[in-house]
Amino acid sequence: MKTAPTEFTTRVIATIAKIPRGKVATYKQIAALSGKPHGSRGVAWILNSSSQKHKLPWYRVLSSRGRISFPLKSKHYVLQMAKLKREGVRFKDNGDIDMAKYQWKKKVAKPARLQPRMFS
DNA sequence: CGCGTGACTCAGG
DNA sequence: TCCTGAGCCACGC
Repeated sequence: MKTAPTEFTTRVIATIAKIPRGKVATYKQIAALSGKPHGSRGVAWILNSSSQKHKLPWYRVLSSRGRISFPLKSKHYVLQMAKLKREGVRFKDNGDIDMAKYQWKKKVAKPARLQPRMFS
């Protein structure tokens, strides 16, 4: 019997699986959405240990500054960048990604717009 | 139960 | 902008 994963781990897996194509999220963001605002290192550990097993879109998870968390010339870096580009994510010359444009924004409940009131 | 190890993050210098 | 130190979290030994 293998030990059951913690709830945090389960949530992290589920959360990452929900990141939409063409969008990205940060370790910190995943951790917060999973209930632990300071569990970014845990997220990284989980990704490293079971991203393949759960077939997760690990490449959609970036560092808080919006850049790939691998050494610039590493195999992983190149692969991750290729996968993201294939989904339409563009990289700046310095290797950063425009988070304002690509970061996944989990929907909450949108009043969206305020209608001018017609009856007072 | 403590220790070491990470695909982390933030504050300083 | 790069390097450190400290804080944080999961997991295997």
